[in-house]
Amino acid sequence: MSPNLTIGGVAKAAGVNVETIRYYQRLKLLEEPARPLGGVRRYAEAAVARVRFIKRAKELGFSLAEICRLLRLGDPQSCGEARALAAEKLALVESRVADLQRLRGVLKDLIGRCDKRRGKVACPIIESLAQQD
Amino acid sequence: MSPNLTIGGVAKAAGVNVETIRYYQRLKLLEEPARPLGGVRRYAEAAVARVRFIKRAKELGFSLAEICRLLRLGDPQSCGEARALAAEKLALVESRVADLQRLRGVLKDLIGRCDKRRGKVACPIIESLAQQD
DNA sequence: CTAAACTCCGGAGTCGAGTACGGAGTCAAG
DNA sequence: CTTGACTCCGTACTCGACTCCGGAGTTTAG
Repeated sequence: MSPNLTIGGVAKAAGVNVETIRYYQRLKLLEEPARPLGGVRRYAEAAVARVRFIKRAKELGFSLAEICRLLRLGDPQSCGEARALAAEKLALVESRVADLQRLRGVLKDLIGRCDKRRGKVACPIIESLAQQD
Repeated sequence: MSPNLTIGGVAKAAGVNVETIRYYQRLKLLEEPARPLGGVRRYAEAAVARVRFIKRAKELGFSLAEICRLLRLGDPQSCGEARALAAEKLALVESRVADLQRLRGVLKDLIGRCDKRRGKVACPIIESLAQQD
């Protein structure tokens, strides 16, 4: 299974636009296979995996710039710095989880109390999130 | 403590730019107090809370458009639709938490295994996120 | 009373993340 | 060997979320 996908195949498999692939290549998030003199580039399955990774990381709130750094963790040579970066990301992810869980609690609460409140109390979501810087 | 803050005071208290406040007003995320003929608008503390709410919700990955809907949950009159929206958001938040926790596990794992891998295995982050669409 | 700091306002500019376009080349089925 | 789908490439456009600008008016410290 050597490189046999065209850019369109990769795009379809990963669920993104062809232009998005090309855009990621420009940003060096994805390497672009050499083009056989006046031919068409072929991609390996790994490209699909990489695009999917980018997609998921994006959904989790990482910017393309951050994803770029994240992807470098995969380069065997950069193991030194990798550990620190991973730790940094871990902290970020943990705080994000905590935030979301707080919001989750508030939402559940709101649903439960929805009928009770008679237009006089402020929205609990607003109250809960507005406080503490 | 009736409205006594200027737009700059609100901005500073909420930790955003003055222009951001004005921008939110244009988008109706924030109501703009009436301007006393040729004077300067004054804001209540509630405006600060609201801006902080927007800020936090944004950090949690909600777009301004979503936040706009979220904020309407606070309007006493819209309780009917509110419940459904809250439930919808809850589902979204729960799946986001699950995703982040998966990533969290992978990051922890990576940190633990960082020394072991000798440049031959692919990055576990990439492997873990690339699979299952 | 004046100068500095701030507000008001509309519109333009920026940045990130794509998406669209259009002309030229390439590939694969009939 | 043609036709239709796809690729290549650069440039331009879009959209969300701001941020900056500049001229006018307003408020406040000294």
